[in-house]
Amino acid sequence: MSRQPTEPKSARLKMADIAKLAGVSTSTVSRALAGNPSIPQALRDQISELARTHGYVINQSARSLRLQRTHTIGLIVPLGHERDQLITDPFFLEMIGRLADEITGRGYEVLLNKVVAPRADWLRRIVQSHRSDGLLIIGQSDQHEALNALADTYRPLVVWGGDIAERRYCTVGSDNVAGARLATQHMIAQGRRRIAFLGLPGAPEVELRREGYLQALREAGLSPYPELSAPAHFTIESAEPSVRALIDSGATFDGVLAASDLIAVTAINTLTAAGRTVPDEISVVGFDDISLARYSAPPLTTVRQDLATGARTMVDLLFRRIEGASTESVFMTPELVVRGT
Amino acid sequence: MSRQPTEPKSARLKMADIAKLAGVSTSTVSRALAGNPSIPQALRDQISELARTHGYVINQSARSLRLQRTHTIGLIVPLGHERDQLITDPFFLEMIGRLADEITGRGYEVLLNKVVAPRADWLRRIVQSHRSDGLLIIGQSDQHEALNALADTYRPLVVWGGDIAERRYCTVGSDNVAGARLATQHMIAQGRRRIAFLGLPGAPEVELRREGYLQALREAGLSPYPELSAPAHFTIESAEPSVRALIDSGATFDGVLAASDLIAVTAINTLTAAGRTVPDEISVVGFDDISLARYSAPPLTTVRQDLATGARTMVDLLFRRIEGASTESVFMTPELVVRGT
DNA sequence: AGAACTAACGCAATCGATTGCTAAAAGTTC
DNA sequence: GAACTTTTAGCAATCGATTGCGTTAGTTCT
Repeated sequence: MSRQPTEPKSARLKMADIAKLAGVSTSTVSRALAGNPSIPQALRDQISELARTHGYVINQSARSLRLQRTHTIGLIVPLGHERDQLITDPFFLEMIGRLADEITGRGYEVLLNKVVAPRADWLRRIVQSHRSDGLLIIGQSDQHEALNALADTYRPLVVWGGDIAERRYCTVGSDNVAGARLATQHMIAQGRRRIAFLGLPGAPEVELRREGYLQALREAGLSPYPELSAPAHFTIESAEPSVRALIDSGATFDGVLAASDLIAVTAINTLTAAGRTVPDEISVVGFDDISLARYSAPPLTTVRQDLATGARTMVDLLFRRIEGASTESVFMTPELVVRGT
Repeated sequence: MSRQPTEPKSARLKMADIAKLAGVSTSTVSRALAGNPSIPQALRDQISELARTHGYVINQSARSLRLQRTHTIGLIVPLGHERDQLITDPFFLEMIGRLADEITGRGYEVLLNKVVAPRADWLRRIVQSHRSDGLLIIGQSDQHEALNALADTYRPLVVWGGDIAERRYCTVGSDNVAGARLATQHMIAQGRRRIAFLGLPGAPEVELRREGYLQALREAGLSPYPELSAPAHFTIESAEPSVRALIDSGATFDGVLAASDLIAVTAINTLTAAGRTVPDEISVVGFDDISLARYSAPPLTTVRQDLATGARTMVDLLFRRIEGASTESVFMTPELVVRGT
């Protein structure tokens, strides 16, 4: 049968070992460690003490198998829309940090899962592997349909993203349309007339921000300029060529709405390097309000998303869903932070 | 015995179900899915296809229990030295992102574990819970002794941190002393004479950077100024009061070495708000070279740590240790990036 | 044809913890 | 002291996958 697997010297302690030491059965140890009142307090204390001094901790694989619960939340970053393999956008990183804080704060573990170029059944595979009790998805990427399909049969799922049509999964996010509209209106109010939009279509949130941008133009009686649109990715490296291409196209513009702060900062740098001045000649507004925005030169005007609240809300909703409740999606109203651009 | 646990309708598929469908035993299904050549190719394909169409995926809890392997790496962020509960420093976040990329790139899962105000036995508990096959610790925090104790009996462990005395665990990091020395020498070469150090003692990396700073002063024949030292934390919120206190103390200084970029940027802002000019009056140098450094105003001069290489090295070493090999620690030579401060 | 092999696959034990049922021990009541 | 209740704790099944050993059927050789 099975051979001695690993652990050469330092014996793996199991519950049976503690049971033997305490002179009771494993049932009793299990109940004692779980604080079950059918074991007298004195015995419970004695067993707990024994476990502590011997450094015994319950084996989580065995526990998860038996209980069909893992005490773990899966944190998933789908990168279907990005060629780049790395998690580099500070917004995503900060989101991961905050969600991890919220989850560990509730005593759960975090299983971090980056998914690049997903296969059709990737979500189901994650669910079926039974490694987590619930899933948080950071960004819809281009996986809207996969999420819809999953949501029909899998309840404990909350997605950070935009409010797009035909959405059947529970979502938390900002009102992207309103945010972009706000930003665009601000530039128009400053007298800008030819405003470019930087962002790679594909991710719903970018599409929605573009939608808000177009709305604001329309409301101001301005017609959108198809040539003033650059497919900037969400990484510094890939955004720069797009901005440069826009400059080189010879198109004239006096404002830029970027789909993210990272793109905005890249735009500022590229524009400045090309001899344009920000904000005198060209005004730039970002989206997210990552910490970088406050420190860029000049400080970036941007649309603020409240990540702290967003993360807390996501985790709240997820735990309610794990308990079987139904939950409504939540979209927060973003806020324009006017700084120097 | 055990009641119907969860899953009301959508049946949990198990290997036995696939076995029944295929008209074979679970042994055969297990071997087929594992690609075991003792099962004929045709049958293997047929079983795999059956599993795919029915959306069957191996239950990882059961697999881990049986194999005594979890196919998971634990990523641990100890926050013993910070009052703050949140993972906010961009350096840590970027480190998490890069490590996660490296680990998932090798087909392993990432279990993210933030540990605040650790109890004495926290590390052993994590190990004994058998949730991961190896541990990566991001930063020594104030847990040097705990790490030493663990390393004596637990092999698959790699720590990001500084090269401190009596260290028995495998470590990857920068030569913090050399980095800080370089930065300080640079400021001295620029004619700065009264250079302050900002950083909270407690974390070894900060101590080492302070050591390098003192070395450079000594080498230049300058005596250190005890009053020019502020215990800045690693978050924006807590670093600012320290800087302000330094300013308010009335001490004169013409240079600042910060223990991290976040502290440096905070210092610049606080100094500027107090009417001092950077770098004319006061020169500021940071440590880490996070992306923010490049975009701050003015762009931050800083000591660059190569995170990409660091993360890759850590994961490489860890996997070698998991396979039973012994490994040497690695300390990279940091590089001074001269920008505008 | 019979012996000697090999290929294919099933049996059943195992990983470690949980828990419904039940039995023994202890305590109450009349 | 009998009958009954309550307390305490063990038995054994269970979660789902893996794998050493053994069995059956099929080949090859003498």
